[in-house]
Amino acid sequence: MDSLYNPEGVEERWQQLWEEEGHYRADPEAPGEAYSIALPPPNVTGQLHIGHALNASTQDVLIRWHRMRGFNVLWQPGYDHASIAVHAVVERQLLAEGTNRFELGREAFVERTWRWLEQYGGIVMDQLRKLGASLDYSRERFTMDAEYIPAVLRFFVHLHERGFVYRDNRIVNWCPGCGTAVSDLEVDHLDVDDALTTVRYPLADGDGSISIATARPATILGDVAVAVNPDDDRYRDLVGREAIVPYVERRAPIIADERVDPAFGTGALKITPGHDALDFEIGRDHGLPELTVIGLDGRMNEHAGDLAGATQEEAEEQVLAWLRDRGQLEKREAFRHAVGHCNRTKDRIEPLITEQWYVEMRELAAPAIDAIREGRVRFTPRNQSAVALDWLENIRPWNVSRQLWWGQRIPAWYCPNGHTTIAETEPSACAECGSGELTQDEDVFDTWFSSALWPFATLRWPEQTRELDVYYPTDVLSTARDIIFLWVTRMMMAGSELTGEMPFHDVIIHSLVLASDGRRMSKSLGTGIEPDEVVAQHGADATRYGLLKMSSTQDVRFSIGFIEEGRKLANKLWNVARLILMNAADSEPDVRPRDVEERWILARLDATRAELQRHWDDFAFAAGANALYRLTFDDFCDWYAEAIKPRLQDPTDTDVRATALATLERLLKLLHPVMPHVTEEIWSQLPNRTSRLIVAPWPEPDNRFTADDRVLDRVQEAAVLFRRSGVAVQLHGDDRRIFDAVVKPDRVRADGDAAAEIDRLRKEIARAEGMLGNDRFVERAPADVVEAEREKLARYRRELEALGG
RNA sequence: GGGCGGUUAGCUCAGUUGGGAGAGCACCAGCUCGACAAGCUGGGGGUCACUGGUUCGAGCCCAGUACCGCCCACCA
Repeated sequence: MDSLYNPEGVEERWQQLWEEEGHYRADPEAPGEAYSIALPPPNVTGQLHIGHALNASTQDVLIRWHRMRGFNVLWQPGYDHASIAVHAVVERQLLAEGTNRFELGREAFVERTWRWLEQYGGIVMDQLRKLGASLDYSRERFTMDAEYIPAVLRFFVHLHERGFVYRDNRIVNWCPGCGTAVSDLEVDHLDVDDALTTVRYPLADGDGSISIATARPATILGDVAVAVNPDDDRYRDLVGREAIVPYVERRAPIIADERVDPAFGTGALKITPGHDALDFEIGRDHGLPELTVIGLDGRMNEHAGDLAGATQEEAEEQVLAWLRDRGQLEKREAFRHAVGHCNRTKDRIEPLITEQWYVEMRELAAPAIDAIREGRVRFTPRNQSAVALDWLENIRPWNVSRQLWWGQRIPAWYCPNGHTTIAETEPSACAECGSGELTQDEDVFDTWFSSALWPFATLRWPEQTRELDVYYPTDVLSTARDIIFLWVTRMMMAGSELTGEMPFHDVIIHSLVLASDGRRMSKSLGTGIEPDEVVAQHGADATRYGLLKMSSTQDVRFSIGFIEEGRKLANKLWNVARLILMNAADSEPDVRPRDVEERWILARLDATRAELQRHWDDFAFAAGANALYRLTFDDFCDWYAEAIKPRLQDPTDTDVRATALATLERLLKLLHPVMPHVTEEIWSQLPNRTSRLIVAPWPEPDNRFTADDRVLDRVQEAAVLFRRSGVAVQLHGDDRRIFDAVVKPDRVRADGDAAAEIDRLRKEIARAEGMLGNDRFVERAPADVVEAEREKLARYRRELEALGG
């Protein structure tokens, strides 16, 4: 064994062995209570980023811990087909080749996408392997698998049968870059520096005018009304009259609607239902025409008269010139406002009216709301449940159609008579008129429509498989904040609707890892940290440990210090194992403590086992990792190993070696869920191994050695030492310090410090006397607190007396 | 416009029913004897953002302020 632990080679070897030997594999027929987690499926085109790595590390702790405890474990891996992201990649390639998907045609495009994915997609699972994630890779699923798609179609047909599905011409967020509509959740509102133009609209009866402010003068061509707030006295007389829309010189009614903010601009709003979401709503409510003047290509369309075919910039120029010529352009000023951008391509969203498939969500949301309220689905941290609830309670219809080709094609067929047939398999004739001339809807489903089924569709639902029986519902869902609405709540709704059960009972929302300067990690900013590189440099165990320590807060800046701490821990463990194995390789592990240090470490191992149990149950991963660090460094290495070192070299002392091996075994077991590789490597070098550590049983509670015994021992011995040496010892501190004071003689204070110690004790006594002398404290504080204070006071007095103070 | 989170040592962060301010890194001093210099021992360093309140007692609970960050929302 080298003196420096080098994870290179070691980790890869164990990853291969674990997988080959089948330890990752889930068997529904295996004994034990089921414990399952579905890994949030990464994009098939994606790379592992630091958030994935953190999320995988926490899940793997739970998975490995439960595996050791004898649960029948499934950690389900797989990929999401990520319609828009894949389109972006493949279409960029086509563009580079001087073509596009429309020239290529649908079939060829899909075929090409599959080929591209075979070559370049699906690398995240290998990256997870390198992290030591013990997923059942043999069960990898893909939302575009032939076995997965039927679940998606069933979902849609089911929703249709329930009456939740409808098709409507509504205003949508059109992403010109993607060539499709996207949902509200896929739109980021970013501040943009624009101009705000104030335009005078003459009244139709020639008597005066009304002025409006707009950020998009080109859309004036689509105006169908002018709206004011009903409580706005300035315009009350104008309501019901008509204004003349500039440029097109069309008459448009002046209407009243409370959604108009009188404080903004002139207090009057031009209504353009075709190109603004608010205007669309107001237009619908007032029965206004939905005139469209901009096409899907972003240019002015045939309704734009002489501007048809112009770009929006050109159209804006023309409109502004027209207004200026007639003196109707009152003002043009700098204006900063939030504008929707596609969160995928960063293109400016174009609100357009298109025909889309919608799902009415209110009835679906109800069971999810109840489940959260009643605690059947718990969020960690707790406050995240309020965020989910708020969204569910204000849920809006979900646009599930995307004008893309890569994805599950919507199972709706149209006949020439205008009927629609929705079915899981292609119908031979129209359900209404029997026509055989059917054409399928061109659109595919929103990616999240299929991933909403992930926890059970991966188990082959709607088939009634053994896996579904055993592993569903899953236990835990762990993910980042940003997809609570996109994914988590939708899984709850879909799961409840289709299976009658919530798909999980615990939702862990882990921290968002920021760059070290506090900015978001991003490739374009150059602030990203690649987990692969961290693993290559520091090892998977160190990376896992570091990520766990970063997992506890809402946001955390990436700090390599945590990883280095993990590396230190792995190295320390390696070396203390080396010390023990050097001397005890031929011994049998057995618990035969003779010294107080040995009872101490056995008590500490047991206490930490209990502590870890609590932390892992509470999903307090950082606290668990920290407890392991303290146990390994402070307790096991710095005290226990130091204490037994002389005895280890005594060939007649077989007890110390047997105990050392036994305690090392327990330490390795406790550490394994966090640092699987280095622990398995050491485990394999212990004498007489019959099984792998990955499936070794988690330690049982061992009450033979309690902290109380040990503390008593320590205090007594410290007192003896003090009387003998005549110097002060630090007895006031916690158990650890007491132990310290005795085991490490050089930590005992020198004579010269006795005065300082007396000072300190006097202060402590004064504090305790002050508290105990306060009647209100004695009456109102909890009895155990008062009692503890009394004991402290008595102890301080004894110590002071011993010092002659 | 709503909602959530943060502010603790030079840096990154812990601090779980309110009762002695902590860790890692960095820094200083010593050890540098066969597990580990990627080590060991010791040490310096903090008005726990600010103001007020509750309490015998507040980093922790309440109210407010400032700054930072995130989410949601139909500001043209």
